[in-house]
Amino acid sequence: MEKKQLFGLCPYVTSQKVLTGKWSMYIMYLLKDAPVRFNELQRRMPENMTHTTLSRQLKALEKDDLIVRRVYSEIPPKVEYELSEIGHKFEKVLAELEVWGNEYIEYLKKRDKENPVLDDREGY
Amino acid sequence: MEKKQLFGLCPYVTSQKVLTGKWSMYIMYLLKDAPVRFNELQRRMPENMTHTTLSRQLKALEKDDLIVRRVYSEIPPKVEYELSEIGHKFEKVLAELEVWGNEYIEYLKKRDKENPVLDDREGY
DNA sequence: CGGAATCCAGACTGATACTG
DNA sequence: CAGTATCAGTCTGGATTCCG
Repeated sequence: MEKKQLFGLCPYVTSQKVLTGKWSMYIMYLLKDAPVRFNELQRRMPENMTHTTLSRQLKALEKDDLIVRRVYSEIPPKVEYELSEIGHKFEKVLAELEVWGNEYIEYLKKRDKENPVLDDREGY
Repeated sequence: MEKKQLFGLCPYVTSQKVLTGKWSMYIMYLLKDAPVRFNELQRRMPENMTHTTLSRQLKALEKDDLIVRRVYSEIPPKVEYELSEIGHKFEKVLAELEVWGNEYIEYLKKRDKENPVLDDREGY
């Protein structure tokens, strides 16, 4: 009881809570076609993100039931991650997000070309 | 020069950076139909979020060119916020996100009903 | 191989107070 | 009305180290 109830059942707020992790959407993108093993996932992440961080993000996504962790009892150990059912439904959002993200990147490039100077803006 | 370049031009990573702010998507949702004034925006935000926080979020969104700040030189002052052009293009993502968010909320309700006990999970 | 535990540094948040 | 400044508390990612 006494759960943190941020803003009763608003889909935007609830979604944003889930997507808080810095890499959550990218991880879901990597998992959308097939299960991926831990180390393979790490290799595909930007900047060779440390496994500590990746591990935490995966655990968070698992807690929220967006991904499923599947352990194979072998030597050496093998663990695969894949999207859950509700996680797969998120692919539609990912698709739109990819479209928009690319438009936005184009927009930023244009903006920076026209206005290359006064930039304390962040990169992309 | 020397901008922070997180992961060259990946739409997911770029998008997530923009959406970092805890309320960014909700703000964009509130602005999607028409311009809204500062105080009105604050009233519609969850939990009467402080204007300090709202101000910062708006400034961040403005810096990223997702929203436009329009100042009317009147007494008393009047400032309206609205989506920019690239901001409006984000509405498609918002639409999918709303669908998914509601599905997800339903999923969580069902999960918690079937399994009301072992919960250190967060609310929604 | 796939983690958990710990610690640190930087970012974000919010309360409070002040301004034009 | 619509902010800004400041400061404290919290949250988070990342590095390092150790474990089954």
